[in-house]
Amino acid sequence: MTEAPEPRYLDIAARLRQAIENGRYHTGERLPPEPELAKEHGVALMTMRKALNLLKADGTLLGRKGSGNYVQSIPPLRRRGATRLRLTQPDNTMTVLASDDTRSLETDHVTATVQTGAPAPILRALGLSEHDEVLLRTSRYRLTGRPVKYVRTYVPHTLLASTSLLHSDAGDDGIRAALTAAGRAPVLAREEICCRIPTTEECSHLSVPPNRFVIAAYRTSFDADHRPVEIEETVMDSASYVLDYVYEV
Amino acid sequence: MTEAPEPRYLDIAARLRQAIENGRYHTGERLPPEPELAKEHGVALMTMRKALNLLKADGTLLGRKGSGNYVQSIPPLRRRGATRLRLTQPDNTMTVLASDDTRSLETDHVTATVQTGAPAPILRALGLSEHDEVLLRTSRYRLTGRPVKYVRTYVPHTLLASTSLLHSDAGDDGIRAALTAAGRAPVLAREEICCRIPTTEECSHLSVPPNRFVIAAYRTSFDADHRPVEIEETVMDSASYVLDYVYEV
DNA sequence: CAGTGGTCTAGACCACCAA
DNA sequence: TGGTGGTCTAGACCACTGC
Repeated sequence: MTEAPEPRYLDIAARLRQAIENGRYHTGERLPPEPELAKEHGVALMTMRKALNLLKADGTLLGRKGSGNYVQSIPPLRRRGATRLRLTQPDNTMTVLASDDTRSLETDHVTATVQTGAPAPILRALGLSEHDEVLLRTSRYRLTGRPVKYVRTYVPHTLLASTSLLHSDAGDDGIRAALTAAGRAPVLAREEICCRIPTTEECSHLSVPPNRFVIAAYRTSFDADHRPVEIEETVMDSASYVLDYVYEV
Repeated sequence: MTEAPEPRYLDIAARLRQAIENGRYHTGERLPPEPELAKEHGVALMTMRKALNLLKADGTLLGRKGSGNYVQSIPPLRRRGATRLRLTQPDNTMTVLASDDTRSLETDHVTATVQTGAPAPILRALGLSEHDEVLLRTSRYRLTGRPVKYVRTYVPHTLLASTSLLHSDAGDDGIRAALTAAGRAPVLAREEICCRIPTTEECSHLSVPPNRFVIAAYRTSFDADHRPVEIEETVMDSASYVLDYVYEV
């Protein structure tokens, strides 16, 4: 019978998380300097930092270089799929996970181009070949300055001739309107979700530490003939988002 | 114009990931010992380990103490919500994310008890108070030995008097059958998804490293009168699962 | 300018694995 | 029994913050 000896840094991380939940450290407050914390827990600095890195991974702490470690408390946004049933749903207020719907996002970094290439899985799912042209629209969204979401939308160029509808002011509904005008209105969608380590590019775009996971959602829209017309890739900060789907069983 | 000086360990992690994708290291193969890798990349051992820890977080590598680091390649399982539309969906084969549906899960660690307490968010979402009794069914699922999913199902005790239907052989359909027999068949469901750091308990139950995120899905089922009748909490290894939802727009 | 976090180093000990 | 990964230590340098 060997006892399971929990590593010090996991124990300390749990204690710290507890201390924050118990209100020993309040939201926005700065933690004591790392050497001091290390001493307090009777451990070396490197071990202390390993514990702190876990809390920075899930957004409990925010480390500011040269300044300190701050308690962060971000109620996540709620991203709703399956909007058709939203109104028939009984208790939109009674949820398991907490979230905040009242805040609204700011949009920046919107681009729209016509490319002759896209990631292989995207092309396959759109039924395109390697040399087909796609319309690519990228945009980033912020919440009170902090970037939380990065969106890439792919549409076969044969479906949408002009990029004029994709620019910033046309917004997210621009593509759907254009597809509808082209007689290819989306009527069905599939979303595939995975949770993974961010690329270095995503780290800087979303300003998340490299050990924080991101949520990647791929929404493929189909027209009435069940042909794919659009793929929207959304990469979210996992600390800032909760996903929500309503469906009939 | 300050250049963005990428930390060594991120660069090395990216190089290693590239080397694995390029087939320099094959699936199941053991990597060179860590001191050797450190020397090869001209870096200290601790820095090398920081890079390796990133690849172990997302399941690219599996570290076996006393043995070595092994390249892992696990095609994720696909967890489908919104099953009602599954058949009307056009291209079940054309997906953006890769997955493997052919494998089937093994069940173990099934328990069923009547408790007089549950996590506060669960009780709230079920419309119960702190002292109400709930029926709790827990089960764990393995894929070729490796645990991938941990499920807790909560039902108000007033809805289901007996635990007999909850045991292993009754399976997942036992609860639904019992609810249907009680005239409270679920007709609508909401799933809330979040992605977070695992608890130490979840680390051991799912045998994931503490820096690997887990996917937590909370499915609340409602009867025809839109009353909540059941909450199923599923905690998944984020490296082993892809979520999939189909809905009309 | 002093204080802070982010990174990196060069060791060490232990538990575990395989031969 | 020798090699391996997991953890821990006690330093160091740098970039950045805020005064």
